[in-house]
Amino acid sequence: MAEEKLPTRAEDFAEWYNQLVVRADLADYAPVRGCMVVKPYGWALWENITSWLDGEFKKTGHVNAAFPTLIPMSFFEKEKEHVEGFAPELAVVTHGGGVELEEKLAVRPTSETIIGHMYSKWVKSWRDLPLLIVQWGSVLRWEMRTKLFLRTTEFYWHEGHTAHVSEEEAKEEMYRILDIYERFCFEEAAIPVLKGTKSETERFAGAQITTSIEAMMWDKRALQSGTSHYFGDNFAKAFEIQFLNKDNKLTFAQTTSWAISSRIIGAMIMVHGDDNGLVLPPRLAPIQAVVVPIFKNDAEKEKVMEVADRIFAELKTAGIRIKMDDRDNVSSGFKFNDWEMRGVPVRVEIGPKDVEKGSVALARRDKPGREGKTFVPQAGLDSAVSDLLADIQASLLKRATEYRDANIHNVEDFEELKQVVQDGWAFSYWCESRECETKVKEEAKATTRNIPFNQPDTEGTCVVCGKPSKRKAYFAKAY
RNA sequence: CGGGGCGUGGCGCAGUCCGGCUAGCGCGCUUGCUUUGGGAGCAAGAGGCCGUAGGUUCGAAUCCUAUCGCCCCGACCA
Repeated sequence: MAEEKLPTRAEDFAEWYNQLVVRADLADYAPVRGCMVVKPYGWALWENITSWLDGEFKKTGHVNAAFPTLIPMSFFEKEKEHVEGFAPELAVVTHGGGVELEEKLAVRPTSETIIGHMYSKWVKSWRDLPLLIVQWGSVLRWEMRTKLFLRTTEFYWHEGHTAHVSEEEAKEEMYRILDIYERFCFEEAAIPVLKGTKSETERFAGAQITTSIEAMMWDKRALQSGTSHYFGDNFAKAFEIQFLNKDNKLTFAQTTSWAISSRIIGAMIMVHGDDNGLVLPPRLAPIQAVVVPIFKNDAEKEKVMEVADRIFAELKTAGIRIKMDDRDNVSSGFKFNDWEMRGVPVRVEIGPKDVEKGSVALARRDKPGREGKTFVPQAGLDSAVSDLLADIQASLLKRATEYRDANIHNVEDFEELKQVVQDGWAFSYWCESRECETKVKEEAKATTRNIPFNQPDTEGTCVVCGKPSKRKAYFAKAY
């Protein structure tokens, strides 16, 4: 460790984040600009995220498949808004095998086009629908400014692509997936996201409706953490996905797509992390508890390790993801700080005194330093640790929810909105016009995040122009 | 693309303005001894054609030219 302490979040949040990602051993910078290497610890976290989501998708009838990385450039021309949205950030392959290609190939930035193309071959009858396919993989977008996990040139995600017989069914699918995303964030990541509909200008390129989940980071900026889109027949028309319905009529399919990316790891870092490092929610943490044996000499080591090994085995049997830190080249104090940096939820410390007393020290990561330490009996430790993990999970969600609610302000006045979004979110009536949205963007340097599904019963007036407005929207600075 | 910064052992930097003799420092790494309940100490080691290519010069990390790359701040975006 070149530097021992992280910058505090208050000092320099961006620098805190940059250092933390590397020092928590989640990822490293790759030799190619804007690309990252996800290290084993970061990937283990990602695997826990993906396995939960994969399980939910399968429960709701989806299947996995793989489509190619390279997409003919002409495919992007077929949907007007889609090409406008993605053309600027495409990486394009111009040569193969040493010769210039007849048709240039795009490295996929998202797969609506190639999948649309394939769906047109596969969908002929209403009996072929719904088609519910998920692809797990990575995509490439030539972003101007990058940041590990939040916005990298290549990023990992799943993209669901579905085709349906009717508008109702497709919209149902969009909302079903958004609900899965919401549950994932609340129950697994302990991030209290807000569900809603994106404004017209914030919509995905080519979508008729974009819904999103939005999360508040520690610095009160918003992070779009997942999206679920309804395309109507836009892509079906562009790629000729047609089928004969029950009335023998040729009909365009209704399609959706949706995604959560490795960016969600960035969200977890920025929502739960503290000045000592990462804080991982127990349900997703690759290591839920670490055993740190403490000893001065070989005689002590023997006694301590006997107990430590037994406890390790007990906790492992109890189904806790556990790690033994028996390194003897670093001090105990170093280990404490090291595991705090890596965000491990629970630490079990066992020293000579504990061996005598039949106790261990339990340290909970959500309360760093000595404050989160208690001494508990060795007997029944498995259930004590399980209970503590559940408690930490609940506390993280509670803390994040209180923080979110304390920093969302009901604002009715434009001047006030401009102030509020400097350090929080505004929740205001909005007429949903493009003009007012642009004015907010230019004068407040904030964007509409989404229009939540849960709305007050009353109506109001637009925070910008004062016209009567039916719905309120969240306004915030966003990543 | 606009603005700023930077390329020197694995990492972080000093040295560059004002050229000079064995290119330093911190961290990490290796070995040994002492340590270990909140980021250990001492000692001995290993490790660098100074981003790349030209040029100026008796002599270049240092000056000149070109080139490549990275990071940060903006517009864009999951």
